[in-house]
Amino acid sequence: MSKAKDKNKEEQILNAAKTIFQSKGMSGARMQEIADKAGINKAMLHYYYRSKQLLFEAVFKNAFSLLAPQLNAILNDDSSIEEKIKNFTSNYITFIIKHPYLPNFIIQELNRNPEFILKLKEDKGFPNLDKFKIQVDEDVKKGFIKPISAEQLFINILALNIFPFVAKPLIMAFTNTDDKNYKELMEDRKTEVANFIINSIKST
Amino acid sequence: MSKAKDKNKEEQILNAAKTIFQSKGMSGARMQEIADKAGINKAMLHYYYRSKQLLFEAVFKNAFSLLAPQLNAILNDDSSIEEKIKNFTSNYITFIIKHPYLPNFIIQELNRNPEFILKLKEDKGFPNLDKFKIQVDEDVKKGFIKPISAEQLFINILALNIFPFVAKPLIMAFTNTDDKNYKELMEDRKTEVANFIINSIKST
DNA sequence: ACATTTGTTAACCAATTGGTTAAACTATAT
DNA sequence: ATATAGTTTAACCAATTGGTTAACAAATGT
Repeated sequence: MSKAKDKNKEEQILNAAKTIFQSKGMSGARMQEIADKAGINKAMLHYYYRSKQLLFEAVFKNAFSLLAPQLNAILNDDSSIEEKIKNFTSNYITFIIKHPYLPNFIIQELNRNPEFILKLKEDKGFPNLDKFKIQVDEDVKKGFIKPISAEQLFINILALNIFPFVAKPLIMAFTNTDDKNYKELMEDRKTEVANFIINSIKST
Repeated sequence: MSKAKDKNKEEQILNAAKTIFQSKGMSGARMQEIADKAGINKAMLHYYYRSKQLLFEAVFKNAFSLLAPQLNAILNDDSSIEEKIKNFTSNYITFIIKHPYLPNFIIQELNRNPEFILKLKEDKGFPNLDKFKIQVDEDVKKGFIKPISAEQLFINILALNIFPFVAKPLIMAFTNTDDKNYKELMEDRKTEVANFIINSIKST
């Protein structure tokens, strides 16, 4: 119960569940531990969310709904590619520093349960590349940027932004950095990554 | 029991355990399932590897020992930065296509158990940035490449190479690709990624 | 005031799980 | 042949786990 005031019990449970599920995963999480964290009886979990599976799905959808808008920003707004990359990189890294477990959680559980994404794709707000693709193709044709497919560019943007958080323990070990140091590295990336991408694709 | 001939029972078990642990993680894996996959009695698992934890550690170290040499190649050999990036990208993606669960497995369990990496760091072969750092700093000073820290460059290289495999289900959904299509995307990346990085850092 | 719905709890339960045991089987040495 | 050490199995066990129940308390409506 980190936050003192959760509006209602339902949200209180969801917050506790979020913490536990995100750090231990679906199979590693224990209902009793979630109940303890929420400061309630275990039976209450089942009263509000019928089963572990449903509680998990609530947490997962909630987590995903935080990420999706961030992606839509880069995919569907009307700014230039360069602006998009700059804004996204800065915004996204800021966002993830606040929710460090999020990307790893989503990636992990999606790998464990690939059919799960089908449900998400039905949602209207699910990120879609169509518009971004048109923009990239056009910019390539006009010679604004070097030839690259929208898909590969999109993958690169995601990779450079998300990976350092997903692989944090690994990278910390390789680069011999402590937590404070690592945070500085990530802060630098808010501008570094955008420059890195733009340098790579802009026409000379 | 995919492979017909495992030299000895120990390896037979390890292979089965690898498959199960890598797809379900430590907490999701069941000893019974590993035994079934290995075609042996569950008690045999405990006979050869005392506990689930020890069996898991054997699998994990084995997996990590496959990855480490790949990284050392880029960090410690004597070729130019440009060559290193080209070789690593091509080799690494080829390697991962053969072991698709590997990076996700390592990242996942390391996040779950960050102290675990301390044991690995003790090993002599653990990847180390020192030499790479000198090389990058020198190339920057000589003006061969644009200013960038070795750490950030290294993170970018890892990110661009590893992330697409870790986040496969997510990216497949966003880009609306099927498995065959996705494999083509990854094949393209064997050269695309190297070009992307080199374009970004080489001096104009 | 009383009944009914909603929220909460402790005790319980069946299934699963990692791990053990003791007996049996197999090979090797003597 | 017989003892010995290593290998394999089925049955078993205690602990854990997700989930249920039945009784109780607190609101809410009438």
